Formats: sequence, structure tokens, C-alpha cells
Amino acid sequence: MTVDPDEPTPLYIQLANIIRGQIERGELTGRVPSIKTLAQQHGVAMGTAERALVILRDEGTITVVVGRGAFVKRH
Amino acid sequence: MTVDPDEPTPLYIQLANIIRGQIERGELTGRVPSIKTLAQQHGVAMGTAERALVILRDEGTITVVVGRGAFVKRH
DNA sequence: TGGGATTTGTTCGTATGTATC
DNA sequence: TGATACATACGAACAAATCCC
Repeated sequence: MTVDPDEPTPLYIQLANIIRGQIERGELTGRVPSIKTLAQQHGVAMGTAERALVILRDEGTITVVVGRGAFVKRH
Repeated sequence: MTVDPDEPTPLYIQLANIIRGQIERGELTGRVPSIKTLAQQHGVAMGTAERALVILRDEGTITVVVGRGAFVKRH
């Protein structure tokens, strides 16, 4: 499951949706892959991957620590 | 009043603060200057000015319409 | 103490897309 | 049609925080 440039939905929103889905299904726990890794895996720019993390952070799905990475929040 | 690159506060936040202040003091009503104009006036990149508008939009200070511009919200 | 690697954050410039006038 | 304006995306560079050795 990855991003589709032909979809009308912006790439950074698509990527946020994908990651959120993985978290909700329990496929992704603990540490979220780095921005660089996410960008490479999905074929997008790092700036685009970063925007996806901002969405997930703002909605409370993950916590982000500069220099360490992003982590899935436990409720 | 403009932005200061030597301040630790990010430029896009400084710019958002400046515009919000102008709105609160009644110095800025109706239409907010375009992203291009804001960028030129404050000596920042358009991407930086755009991020400032996103902040003001997300906090409900302005409304943004693609192709038209940004507008101060009346309460 | 220090240096290097990793990672997120900010900023710039540019290009393209989409909507409005 | 053309001009204007916001939105998305890319690539690059640098800063700041963290971690490990």
C-alpha cells in the first residue's frame, strides 16, 4: 500500500492516511519510520513525508521528538 | 513591523503573529495581502508566507479561498 | 570531552496544478 | 484567454536535538 500521484487527494494526506491505517490495524507500533525512510519507501520528497507526520502529530496519533523520531501514541 | 531571521522563533510563526496582531488592532480588515505580496514585503519565501496563512486559517482568524485570497473573519 | 551519525525542523527557490476573476 | 492567487510537490541546504562511541 502506497501513494498514488494520479489520485486527486494530495500525497501528504494519502501518506498520513496510510500510516494512520497501519497504526489502527496494529501493523505499526512503537517507532514510526524516519522521514527519510518514509520518503524513499513511498517515492515522495522528504518535505511531503514531513507534512504527513505533522498531520498525525496534530491529530494526536503520534508524538514527535526532534532528534529521536516519531512514535505511536498508546491510549 | 516585520520578521527577524535572528530570532529563535521560526519566520512563519513570526509572520503569523504579526498579521494576527494587525487584525486584532483593526489595522488589517477585509482582504489579507496575497502570499506573493507578504513574501516580498517581509523578505521571506512564498512557502514561508503560505505556512503563516495556514496557521491563521487553522486557528480561525482568517478564511482562505483558492483563486481569491485570504480574508479576515468577522465575529 | 568530543566527534560523527541520525533525525526532525525550518527555509529557500522553483515548478506545476487548480480555482477565481 | 489571460492574469491572479492559493495549494501541492520537489530538491536542496542548514540548524537543532539526540544518540552512540
